[in-house]
Amino acid sequence: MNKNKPKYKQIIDAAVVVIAENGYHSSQVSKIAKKAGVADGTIYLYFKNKEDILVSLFQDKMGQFIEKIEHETTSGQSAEEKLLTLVETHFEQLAADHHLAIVTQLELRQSNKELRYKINNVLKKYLAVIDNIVDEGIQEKLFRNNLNRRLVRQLIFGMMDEAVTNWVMKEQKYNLEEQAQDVHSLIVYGLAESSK
Amino acid sequence: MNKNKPKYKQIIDAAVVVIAENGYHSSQVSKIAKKAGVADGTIYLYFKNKEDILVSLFQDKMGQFIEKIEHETTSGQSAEEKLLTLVETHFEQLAADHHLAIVTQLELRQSNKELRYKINNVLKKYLAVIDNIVDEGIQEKLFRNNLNRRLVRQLIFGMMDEAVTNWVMKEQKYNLEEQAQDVHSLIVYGLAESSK
Amino acid sequence: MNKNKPKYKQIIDAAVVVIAENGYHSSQVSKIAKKAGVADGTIYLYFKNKEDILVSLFQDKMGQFIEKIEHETTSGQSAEEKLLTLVETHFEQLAADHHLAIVTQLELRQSNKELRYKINNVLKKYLAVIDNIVDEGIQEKLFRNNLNRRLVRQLIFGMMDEAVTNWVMKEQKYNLEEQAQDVHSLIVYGLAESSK
Amino acid sequence: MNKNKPKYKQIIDAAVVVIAENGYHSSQVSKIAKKAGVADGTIYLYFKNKEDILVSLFQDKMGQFIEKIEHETTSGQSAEEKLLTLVETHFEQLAADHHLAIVTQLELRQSNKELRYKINNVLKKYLAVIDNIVDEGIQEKLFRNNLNRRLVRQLIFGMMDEAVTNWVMKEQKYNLEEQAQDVHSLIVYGLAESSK
DNA sequence: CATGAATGAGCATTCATTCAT
DNA sequence: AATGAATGAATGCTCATTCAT
Repeated sequence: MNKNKPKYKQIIDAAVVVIAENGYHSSQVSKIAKKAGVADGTIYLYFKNKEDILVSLFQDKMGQFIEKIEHETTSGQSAEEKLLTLVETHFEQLAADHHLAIVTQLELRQSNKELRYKINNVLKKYLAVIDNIVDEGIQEKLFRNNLNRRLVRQLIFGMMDEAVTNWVMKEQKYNLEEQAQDVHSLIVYGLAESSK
Repeated sequence: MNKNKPKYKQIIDAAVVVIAENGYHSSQVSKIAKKAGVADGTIYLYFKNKEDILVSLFQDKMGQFIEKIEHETTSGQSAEEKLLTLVETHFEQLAADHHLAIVTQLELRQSNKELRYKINNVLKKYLAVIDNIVDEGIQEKLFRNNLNRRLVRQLIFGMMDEAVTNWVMKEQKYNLEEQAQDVHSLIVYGLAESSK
Repeated sequence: MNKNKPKYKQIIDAAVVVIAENGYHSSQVSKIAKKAGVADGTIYLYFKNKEDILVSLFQDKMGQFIEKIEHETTSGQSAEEKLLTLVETHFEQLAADHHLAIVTQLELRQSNKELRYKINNVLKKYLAVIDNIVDEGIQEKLFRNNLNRRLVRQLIFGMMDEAVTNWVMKEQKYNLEEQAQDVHSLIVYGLAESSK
Repeated sequence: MNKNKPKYKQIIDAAVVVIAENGYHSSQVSKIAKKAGVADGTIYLYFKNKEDILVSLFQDKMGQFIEKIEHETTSGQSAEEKLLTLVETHFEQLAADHHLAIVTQLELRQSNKELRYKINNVLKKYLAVIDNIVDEGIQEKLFRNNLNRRLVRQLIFGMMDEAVTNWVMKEQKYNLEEQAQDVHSLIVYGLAESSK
């Protein structure tokens, strides 16, 4: 579809705000259209259906999210440093956009199973980034070489995700970014070669 | 309501199966009633409304789940051993009831925010169990004493939860229980005193 | 049915109160049963169905109502005096039982057409009483002899009924019985021989 | 709402017919929609809910009804003549639209108390018209000047209303308009100065 | 491209009535 | 006679999607 036309972005951005403010189940297409300043029918010139708005929203926002993290973690750091950067950037980005945080951590999970599979596909790219860093850590003999990498990357993601979800459910009342250090420690020590 | 009448359990059990097989949004009350072998109206003698079936289902099943884990982790083990038991029991119970696993990991999360808060309340008891074990580990000088316990228990839960969700989304095609060891290692090393 | 058993009256009286306090559409059989202190099923030992409670209620209460009026108007009065007694007794009885007034003037009229026909049958007896007085008035040469008696009795009933309904809808905030004189005057002058 | 769009009238007119033919409680929204030749959902573009169809129907039809009567009674007649015109026009209009007569005299009264209050508000305008004529009659020394005008206008309305209701309940088998004279006589003599 | 009026499938819940005890 | 748990039919309303303009 016309992913670069201005209305495409207008609709995506309207959707984030509407969903964050009204919740997933009260975010009718007509409400999103109104917020975006277009007619209901116009939505369907840019998106196949309502679910497509959500998938596109996630791909768009998460695409930028992951790109940013990829970019931040490509410098000449050690795997340990990269991991810290990863966690920090993850937290930083969601802390910077409260609406987006609500949508990704709470509202979008209320979508149906099918949509969640599509969302999971988007996340694969992120898991790959994590995987690479873990791999580097193993090469650097920083991490144990008998790790179940497939599992490890999930666990790392699970920790960060749970930390962010909690912060959102606690209405973002504490500082999320301050927790990056502790999460990082648990991961690094948890994977470390020296352990044992 | 009449939580000990046989029909109460019949309906809860029917709901688990129907939701697991049809997905949350295709699980009409009439479908649950039919599976339970009662009339539609009978549902409302035992539950306030449809959402109440879900809340009750979660409280009921998770209540047993947590009780089992509490029971398994109260013997005279070290904190390290208890943690292994915790992860193993967590995985074991969900692996043993595929329907329940689908419901808790995927379908129940599609419910609205309000319900999710109620679900979170049930989970608090589980987080307390984890917390106690972490505390013991600190007492035993097994774990660092400068841990952010509130965060740590979330991270531990997040790891297990993500591992199970992945297993469910991969259609339970691999053995979940075999991952308990690796998850346990990551946690124990991650929290360990000797690290550093 | 068992019209003289105490439970019959219990249920009728409970129905009047429940309907007056909750309105016709919020007066479920179970609510009436509870107020009457009997089980839901017991209602059906004394009444064919819910509509039968209402018809019986009306027959019962209106029976007494009409009897009282018949009794009050049989003394050796002139037709004019009898008419005053009629209006006064009509207003008096409804003013004396606020619950009944609400039920007959507002709530029972929300019933379906079929029930209203049955109610109308009960009223025929009342119309006959009015008719007799009008007839006497004509005999006494007090009223014109070319009156359409069928119509006149309806109009008299219509006036009283409207006066009471208004009083009920104004939440019975003024004194209904004081209006009897004025209503009586309008009727008597309206029917009078001397007019013309 | 869009009160001048053709579909608004279509739906109102369909509602009158459907309600008259099926009764209030058997007049499902879908039945009205079908008769009006629109989709069920279209109803809700023009009316807030089912009750709003009824209120609007009454306001619409009674608005015209009252306007017609106001118009007919503004010529240079005496109060006595105006009263006759009023009664005649009242009967004439309802006799001319049997469906509407059934709806206003029987079906609409089955609605809940709340709706009846709204209906009563519409009738206030009609009562004011009656009131003005009575007042004129008093000025003209045709009627007694000690009349309780508030009550009198109710009684006049009560008579006409009861006459029409009876005619409807007798399945409109006799000629309603012929009764106008008699009703008029009763009113005029009833209020007359010469009486007494 | 854009509009927005119109569509119509889909479903939780109530409550009068029954009947085994 | 009395109970009250169980029944199951019946319906107003929402909202994603379409399509004539």
